[in-house]
Amino acid sequence: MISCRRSERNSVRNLVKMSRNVTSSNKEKQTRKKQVTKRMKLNNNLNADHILQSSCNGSRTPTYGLNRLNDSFFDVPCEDLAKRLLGKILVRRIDDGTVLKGRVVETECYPGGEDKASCSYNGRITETIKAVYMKPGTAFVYVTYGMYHCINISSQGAGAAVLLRALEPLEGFEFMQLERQKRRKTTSAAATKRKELQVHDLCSGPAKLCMSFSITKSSCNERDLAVWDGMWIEEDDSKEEALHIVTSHRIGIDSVGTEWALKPFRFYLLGNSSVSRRDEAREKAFRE
DNA sequence: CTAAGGATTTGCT
DNA sequence: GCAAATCCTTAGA
Repeated sequence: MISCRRSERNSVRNLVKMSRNVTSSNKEKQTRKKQVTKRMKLNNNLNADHILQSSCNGSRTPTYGLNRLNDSFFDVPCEDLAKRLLGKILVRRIDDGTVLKGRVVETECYPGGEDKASCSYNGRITETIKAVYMKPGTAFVYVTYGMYHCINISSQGAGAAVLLRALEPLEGFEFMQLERQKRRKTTSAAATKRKELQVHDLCSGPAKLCMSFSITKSSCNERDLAVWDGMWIEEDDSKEEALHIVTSHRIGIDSVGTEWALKPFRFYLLGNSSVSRRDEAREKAFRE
């Protein structure tokens, strides 16, 4: 008898629970629907020409980075920008005064338009990606896999940009090391065995370099690298030797199909240990 | 060394 | 509801 009553009570309880769940999930659905329509309205109003024009206004003289590369450096087709960025120095100035430097050693170009791997494929424009339509030299930072950031630099051409894939750290190793440790997984077994990262592992990937350089969507997206005091690109005056550039295919975009995944849109400096992924075949062909 | 699986949020179809 | 421009750890060769 008792158990019967108890089970009755439980089933009632479950029903209440369920109905609560149903109503709350309906509410959630409605809110989500509203958010989606709102977002779509915003996105529908976006226009490439307008975004470009309005992002060209408001230029000013930077206080920091007086040796920085200016507008004309960025205002070239994305394939050219991807190549000319190699060997240049990315400088980041954190608000507390910390300065980080790294030589660009690996890039990828995302021209937009026909390219299925580009977020701006087929002229798509949304609030989150509108930085790629902004003035050449604008930083486009987005969240990937729910937990990492990647940084692109807008180039000439609507929706075209260059992804920074790897840097060779030059200055600020300790800061980078700390930023990387923050994000590392903390299972107790691994934590005890944990070692300091090698310098060449600090920025050897698009999300790694964003962690090391403290680059996030909120801090860096839509910033103009030609004038912003937080980040810029400089010429590297220390090296006079010619750069050996290896051309390969882009990484992590297999799902778009072989035609676009195999395009020779990734460029890196031969023999640099900070490169995220080497292409042995292309390197061999390069030497011959 | 390579391979596999988990983490985890966002925005679109 | 699902895919995503990645990284980290663990397991096994």
